[in-house]
Amino acid sequence: MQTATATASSAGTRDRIVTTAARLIQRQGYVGTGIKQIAKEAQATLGSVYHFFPGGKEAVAVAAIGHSGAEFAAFLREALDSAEDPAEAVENCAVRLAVELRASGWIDGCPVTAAALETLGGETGIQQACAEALRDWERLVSEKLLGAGFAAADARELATTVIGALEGAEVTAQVNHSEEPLRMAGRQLARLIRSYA
Amino acid sequence: MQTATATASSAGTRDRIVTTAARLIQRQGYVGTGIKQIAKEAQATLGSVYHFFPGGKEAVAVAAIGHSGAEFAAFLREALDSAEDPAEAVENCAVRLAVELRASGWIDGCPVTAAALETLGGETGIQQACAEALRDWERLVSEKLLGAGFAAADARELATTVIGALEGAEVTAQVNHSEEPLRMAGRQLARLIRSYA
DNA sequence: ACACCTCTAGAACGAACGCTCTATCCAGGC
DNA sequence: GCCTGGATAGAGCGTTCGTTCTAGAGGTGT
Repeated sequence: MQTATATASSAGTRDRIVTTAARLIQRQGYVGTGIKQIAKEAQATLGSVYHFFPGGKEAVAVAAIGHSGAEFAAFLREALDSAEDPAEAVENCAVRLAVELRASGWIDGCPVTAAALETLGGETGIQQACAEALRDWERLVSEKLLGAGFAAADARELATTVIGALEGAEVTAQVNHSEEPLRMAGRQLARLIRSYA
Repeated sequence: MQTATATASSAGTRDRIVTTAARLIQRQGYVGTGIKQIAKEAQATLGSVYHFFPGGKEAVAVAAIGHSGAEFAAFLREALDSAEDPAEAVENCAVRLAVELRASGWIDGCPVTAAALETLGGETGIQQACAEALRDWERLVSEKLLGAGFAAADARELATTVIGALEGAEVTAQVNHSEEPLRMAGRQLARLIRSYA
């Protein structure tokens, strides 16, 4: 265990490293983000980074992806609570994503997709962290549908489709610098969900 | 212009560089793929690569993404022709993607997504090549829908949604080492398309 | 006062990066 | 025969990569 001050100071530095790494990986990918860049922008030194993460770059990335995953889960939870009707809630979610994406200058996309795609060959730790994040998000959508009376099988299949479609639409929106792909996906997903009523 | 033999020999090497780069970028991303690795695996030398692509790494990548985009367009065209009904055709497309993905050991995913996400900050040439590829694919789906009597606005919105959903589902399938996300997306997209009938 | 431990600090290492450069090879034109 | 220019070949440039290492700062327990 640690004393109060030690906890505060170390958690501070560690936290800065994780959040900075999360933002950089989201924007530049895993390979494109260097350990030294993370340390510099987090206002930490290389020594500190390797002190908190003896596993090196991959360990930092795993923690960062976990952080991003939880952050997006919170966003998703709130967006899904914005409406009683799951179809409307999903569409709201897409619209909010579109607005946030534009506000970031089209660079803050899905926090796990880039890292996942780059590391498919090896780096199983990172891939596992990405898989867990995706599962979490699907679970949130699935629970929303179950709460609205959907059958279990339908909810599961719809949830996977919704998360996948939002991911793909976000990439399309980023590449085209346009909110439209996300807004379209939102509308169509809402229509799909309503088709079960 | 070039003589017949010169064309054959130079196109051979140039072609090998492009196809090799396309495969490597698809699997490792743009940043994760080195010029020397491309040259080595294409059985070319560094001199040849810079001879054919004075623009360096980015120029090679733009050509590679163009190649991958056209290749996937051909795949898409054929898959969409597998059934008269557009809903059935899209579902077939998802299933074929799932089968091919498994066969590749889950590593040969969407050929442009990874490169697009890594280079969102700069490298506008690469981003443009990705945007063009996506537009091409959407156009193919849209034309299939128009041929089945869909309204222009519906066809456009559905096409964007279909391509986006397939992309996202493919990433999910890769991360989870499972065909299910793609098969689910195929079923749901078919249902969505049929809801317009 | 002293030892101890967490955390910070950054120099240094070998490897790999993208790219430039010179040298060589070889077919076609004169 | 010689010259020209496309194509091949790879050594070497400066830089950055991830990682390791030693040194010291600052606080706590005895």
